[in-house]
Amino acid sequence: MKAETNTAGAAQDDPACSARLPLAARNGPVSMLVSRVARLHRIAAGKLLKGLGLYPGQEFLMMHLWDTGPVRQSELIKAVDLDPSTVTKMLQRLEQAGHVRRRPDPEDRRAVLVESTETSCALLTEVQRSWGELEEQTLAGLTPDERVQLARLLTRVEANLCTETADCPEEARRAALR
Amino acid sequence: MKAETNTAGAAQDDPACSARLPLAARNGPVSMLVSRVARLHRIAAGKLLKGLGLYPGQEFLMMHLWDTGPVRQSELIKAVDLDPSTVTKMLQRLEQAGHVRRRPDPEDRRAVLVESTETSCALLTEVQRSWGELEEQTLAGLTPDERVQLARLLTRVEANLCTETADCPEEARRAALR
DNA sequence: GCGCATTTCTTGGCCGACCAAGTTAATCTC
DNA sequence: GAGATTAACTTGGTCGGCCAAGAAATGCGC
Repeated sequence: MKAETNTAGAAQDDPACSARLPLAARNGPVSMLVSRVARLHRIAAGKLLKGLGLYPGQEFLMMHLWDTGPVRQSELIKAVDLDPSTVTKMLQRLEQAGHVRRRPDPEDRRAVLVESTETSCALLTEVQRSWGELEEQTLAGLTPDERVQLARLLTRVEANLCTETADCPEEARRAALR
Repeated sequence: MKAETNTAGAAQDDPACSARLPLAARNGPVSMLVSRVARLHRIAAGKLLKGLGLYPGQEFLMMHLWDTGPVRQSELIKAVDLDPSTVTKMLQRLEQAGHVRRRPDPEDRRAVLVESTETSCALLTEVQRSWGELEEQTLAGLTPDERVQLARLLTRVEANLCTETADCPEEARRAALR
């Protein structure tokens, strides 16, 4: 304990190096970090997906469709938890791009049945690959242990944000108390 | 170093409980987590900021303006690392909302000087408070140690995504090798 | 049956974000 | 100094998101 006049004498109790951070964000260094990581991650995903003819965000819709087969649009909306209007427009574009087919539900004439087209099955493989690539790019240099740790912490954070948003997909309280 | 028969005999090598995850995303459980957390975090931030008359994303612009005072728009663009056109439109709206003032730079008649208005200084305080609230909401239930850990891991992830995006704000390699 | 609420989806508008192309001013080159 | 290049925005278009308001079909009460 010597020759370490400390970085800046005073309060060094913030999780991230809050140096060179906007003053207004000093109260939330991790939030700032989350925002930046979020943006970079979305950009990286977008870059990988662009080559496949998908726009960022459409992946999640397609993923659900691949998993479930034909679904009612209302189901899909609940699953991805987006605004109905958002899903409508995305589906219109995905349909025009040939990735998705829509037809009225004979059981309920207000509803719409959605399913992925056959040609989109090739996409499934590619998306899977891209998603793995993104994962590795994201976690490069982290030990398996650190990865587990990160996943654990992010799950807790997700639960926190979920409960407050009152939008918890049923796993909120489970993870919150872990 | 004993009694660690591994968490669960079989292929339990994925960081997050990949059960009940889209098949196409099995290769990237953490990426999925990042996406979800990102969205929830942005929603939470938006909710807090809406009461202040700000739209999600504008905060970062304002934060920089509050820190630096009058800046050239090009500087601002570099700082927040957004598309020039995005910044132009955001500033037009922020100006119309009275949060920002713009005037031509006498030194260089193509450039534009931007500064936060006096009335926006009230906002600074509120944003600071909101940002702190968001931080606590995000990290609720995490010990100081876990928070530091999370910040550390996120910083590494940021560096990873940064280097690959070739968009590193100069801190990439520093954090990548930590 | 009739009316009224509910569910399901669509449309229009707005904002953040991107790209591509254009305009104006400064700067570099010869 | 004239011409080409570069820098600093702006405009128009597109997409992912949201909200608000509408249209259409179903279901419920009576």
